[in-house]
Amino acid sequence: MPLTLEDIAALSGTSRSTVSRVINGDHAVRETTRERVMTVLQSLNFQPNLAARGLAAGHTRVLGLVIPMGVSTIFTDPFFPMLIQGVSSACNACDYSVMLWLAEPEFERRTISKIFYNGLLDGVIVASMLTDDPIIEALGEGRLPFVLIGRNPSREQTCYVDVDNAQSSRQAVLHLLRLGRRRVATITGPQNMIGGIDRLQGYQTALRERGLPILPELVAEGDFTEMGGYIAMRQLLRARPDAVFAASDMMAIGALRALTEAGLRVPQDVSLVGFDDIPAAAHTAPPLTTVRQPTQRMGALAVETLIDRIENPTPEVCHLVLPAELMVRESCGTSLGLFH
Amino acid sequence: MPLTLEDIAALSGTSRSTVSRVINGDHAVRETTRERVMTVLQSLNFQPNLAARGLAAGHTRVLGLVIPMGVSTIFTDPFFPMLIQGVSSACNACDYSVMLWLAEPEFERRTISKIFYNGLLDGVIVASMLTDDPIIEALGEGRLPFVLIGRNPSREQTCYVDVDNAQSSRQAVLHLLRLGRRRVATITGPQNMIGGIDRLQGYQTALRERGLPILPELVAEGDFTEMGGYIAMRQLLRARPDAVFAASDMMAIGALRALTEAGLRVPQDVSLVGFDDIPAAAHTAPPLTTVRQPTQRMGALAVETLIDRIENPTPEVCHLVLPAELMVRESCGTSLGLFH
DNA sequence: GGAGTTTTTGGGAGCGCTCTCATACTATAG
DNA sequence: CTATAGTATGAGAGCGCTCCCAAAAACTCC
Repeated sequence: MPLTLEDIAALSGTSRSTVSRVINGDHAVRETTRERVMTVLQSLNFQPNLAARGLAAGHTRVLGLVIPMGVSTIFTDPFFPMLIQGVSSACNACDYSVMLWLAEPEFERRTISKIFYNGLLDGVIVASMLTDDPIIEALGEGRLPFVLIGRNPSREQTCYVDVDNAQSSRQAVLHLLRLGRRRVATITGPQNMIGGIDRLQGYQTALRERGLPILPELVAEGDFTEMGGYIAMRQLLRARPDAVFAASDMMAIGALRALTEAGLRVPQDVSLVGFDDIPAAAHTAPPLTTVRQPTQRMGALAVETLIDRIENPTPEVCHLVLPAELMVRESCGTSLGLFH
Repeated sequence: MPLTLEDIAALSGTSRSTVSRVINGDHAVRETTRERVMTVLQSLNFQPNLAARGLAAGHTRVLGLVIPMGVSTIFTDPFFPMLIQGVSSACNACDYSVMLWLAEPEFERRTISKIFYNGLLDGVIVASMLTDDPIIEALGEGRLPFVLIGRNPSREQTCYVDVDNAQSSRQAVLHLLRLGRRRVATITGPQNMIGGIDRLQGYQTALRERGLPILPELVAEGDFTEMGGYIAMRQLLRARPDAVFAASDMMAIGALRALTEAGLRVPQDVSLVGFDDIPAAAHTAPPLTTVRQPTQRMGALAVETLIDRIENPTPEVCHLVLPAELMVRESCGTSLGLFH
């Protein structure tokens, strides 16, 4: 039988209340008593029952992490694993636990509220990348603190943590333009995903800034997978681009395959830039220039923000946007390489 | 304020007990009463408090999934995401929830028991791939039902679900031998991971069966990453193998890169077989022959096994070993291609 | 139509904890 | 050495639920 506070109390010659105080670090306990209780606690490796504690205290120190399934990239790129990693470590560090929910697309309201309002969670982090996610709706109605990973255009009055997709995409494309490329194509992400939209927007901004037209034949939509990138690239080939900005590394890898098959050399004939900086990006031939997202950091930041909101409730919304960094490798070439 | 059973009881003109019966599907409730309660329940979208339920009932319908961090492959190959997926869907289907723990290597006993014995979990699934994982130790001492993903040689008297690594590796190597290859090399996984050990063993068995010697210069250890595969392959090159069995697709991809760089053609000069069937395996050049693991299935099976043990406690240990399937693609060539 | 049987219902106890409040004990000052 | 403030401790209630048992209601059947 698991031990209870009462057992510890009996063993240390004190009361349930005192043991509870010791466990929770209440300082209204005489030093000698505390030590006596501590000894028993440690020798028996006592763990308070979280269900009971949650019930009595009204909070559980458990956070929910909701990840929408049905986003095809879940298994192909390391974004979600990294995110989970970041969230999990940050929780460990703050003495919280994580409850993971992979939200299958067919979940309806009922299931969603079951997740949120079962009293086991103090707050939720939702990694929703879809513009129209029913989960976000359900969340808005509730009274549970939450933080989004990835901004949601339809709910700007909501807390979120995001990477500056538009800005860093713009930088990536500007880099290509600075190298002298003029027919810069892009392989976008799905346009029902915020990341996909924002990265395309960054591409457009960069071209517009330099007074270049946005040609429809230089824009193809991918789905963040290698295969999607390959297909999109084959389509773009007809427009004879001299550079390609792919909205994800997996798509860039697919594009690279299509380019190689078409007998084009990267970077001599076509410059290529990806997005994400997945581990494989450094090992493609040639190594891929890409935008490094602080994915783990984003997860950790979401946790910190959420915990802060749980412990200090405030109606203020907060938006944290992290910068991303361009990792210049060989796939985009150098202006030297181009002109000499 | 969240609703309670008592609220629902008042609203439907009945008692707490009856509402509880309705929620839990106890059939000792008159049909008309049930309907009355159901209406209220649904119109208010009532969710029973799981902490309270757990406390009262002594179980929570929450399973823990423990994944050891510090295994470098967590982020590079889709094994863990797939596993999480399988576990999560199976839990959803059985009306259980998953609590995810990424166990950081520096976790000590104290943290571990905090995970296990906090009363929030009805059982745990541990995806421990390491031969000497302290978590397994801690688990053995406790009274919490658990199932391992991946057998553990040091604790055979423990429930586990695993894929038949040895057998399927043997099949893969036999396939290479059947194609007429005679200098079959292998890039193994880390030898402190069970999968790494078993796959090497399968390789050895196949060679031995065909009366071939196991040459040390044809065996190189990798770490399941692309880079590891690349390095191992460069080392193996000196021994002039005519085929390579890599213990993971990521390593096979690295090997492919090394082979290509060395001017060797796959499959004409060297046949290549991987393990895992990650999505990218179908899109390498040439497409990779590989062993497809039923990873999701394994996760689901672990859940089913665990739930069964929770609901019908038994001291019997059970070992479920799933077969894997060889996906023959072009990287291994055909005997026709070799002889004509 | 009443005894016996079965089905349905409500109330009480209690899961293990936290929190509040009253009490007991200790220290300081008058 | 008592009054006063402060500190330490224990008892009680209660969080929202399940489980058990007894009471009530609804059926049987002679």
